[in-house]
Amino acid sequence: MKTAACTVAKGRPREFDVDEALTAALRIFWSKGYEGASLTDLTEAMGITRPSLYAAFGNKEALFCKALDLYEREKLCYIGRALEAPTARGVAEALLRGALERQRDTSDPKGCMGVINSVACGVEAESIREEVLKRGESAKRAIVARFERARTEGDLPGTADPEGLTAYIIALIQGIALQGGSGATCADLERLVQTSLAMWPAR
Amino acid sequence: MKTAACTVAKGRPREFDVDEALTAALRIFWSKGYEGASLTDLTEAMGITRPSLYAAFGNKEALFCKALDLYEREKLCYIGRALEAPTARGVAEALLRGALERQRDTSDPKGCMGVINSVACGVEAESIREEVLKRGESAKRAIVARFERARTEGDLPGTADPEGLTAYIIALIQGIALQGGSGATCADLERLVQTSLAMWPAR
DNA sequence: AGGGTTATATACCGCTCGTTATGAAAACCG
DNA sequence: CGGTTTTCATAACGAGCGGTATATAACCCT
Repeated sequence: MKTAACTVAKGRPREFDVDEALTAALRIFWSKGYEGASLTDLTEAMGITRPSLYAAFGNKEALFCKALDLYEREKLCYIGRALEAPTARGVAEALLRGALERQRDTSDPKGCMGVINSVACGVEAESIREEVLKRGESAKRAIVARFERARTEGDLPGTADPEGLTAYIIALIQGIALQGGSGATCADLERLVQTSLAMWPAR
Repeated sequence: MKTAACTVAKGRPREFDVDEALTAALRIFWSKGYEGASLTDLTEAMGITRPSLYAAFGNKEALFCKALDLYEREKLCYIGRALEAPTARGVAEALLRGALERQRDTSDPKGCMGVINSVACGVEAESIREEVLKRGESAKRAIVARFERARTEGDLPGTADPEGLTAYIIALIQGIALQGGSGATCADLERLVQTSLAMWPAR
């Protein structure tokens, strides 16, 4: 039972910053996917050696999960904020614009960490896939709940289908990430968002 | 310069059917992706040995491209048919329903061959990625042209943005494939299509 | 100063990858 | 039948993979 930065460590202090290393690892996983990121790629980007990586993070899979935590915390926070919008349309607009901004950020890799790693690759990555899908599922439930609330508030018509609307908006977000990672320009993505918003009724 | 099945071959005849083997290879690439599909996976599914594979198809990359041809020819033909629908809305509906049917077919792998292989993995697969993206781009241009025609025909308002509409409908198709490959049920996907169609104006 | 503990650097492990060299087997020709 | 050509089966190649054994270096405590 140890608390962070409680006392000075006993042995030789580590020569790298764990958070910086994790940020570097995230960039690699983000741009290459779990299986495409080799330990050589990771250690080179993190500036540490293999034993240091294993001592600090466990193994490749544990490192990926910690990087995924960081990704959700720093890059997907727009989702939580979007759900606070007053209307269902506001939620949808905030989600789409948030996804667009993510692709516009030129300092980050293109595409979406979750989308990249949710497609099946080797069997070894099955647990990774499940981990990614699990998190996506929880995000989906949050959006469904928000749209259900909108319906009870009369913000959405009683005939609206919260599950369908959620799958629809998630499909658009996935499309933004996929096309953003496939060479689409910012102008292309803006047109996509613009068109999507024009479709949503009751402006 | 040889024509297919013109004369009897000279040497020892091959003991497997090339088309059947290619179909089996397609299933493997489809469900595991290019990098996730090992030669062991492929040869086992195709029922042939490694040298036979290399003699008949060249190498792994050439085999993938031939499998991709087969995929487009047999599984993506709904796109070409959809473009023949009389109205823009009919085109959109045919595209969405076609994508839905693809995910409903339980005898085929889930997800979309193109989507799976358009996300970056290792560096070795860069040429594969480009090949897949190239084909997606040509499909996109065909849809754009169809929507532009619809606008000149007065079927779409003059304010409509064919590029934006195309990116929008492709995003939805990608979302259908992605969610279909991530455990969504058929009912889920039907709701997604239903919601998407409800959004498209001028029913 | 000296023992205990932890991080570092180097080198290596077994395994799987895509690809190919090798030789035997099966068809045709003459 | 021998000669030619093509395919088949076995086994191996070098390279890269994720993960680790070993030994050295740097810190704390007494």
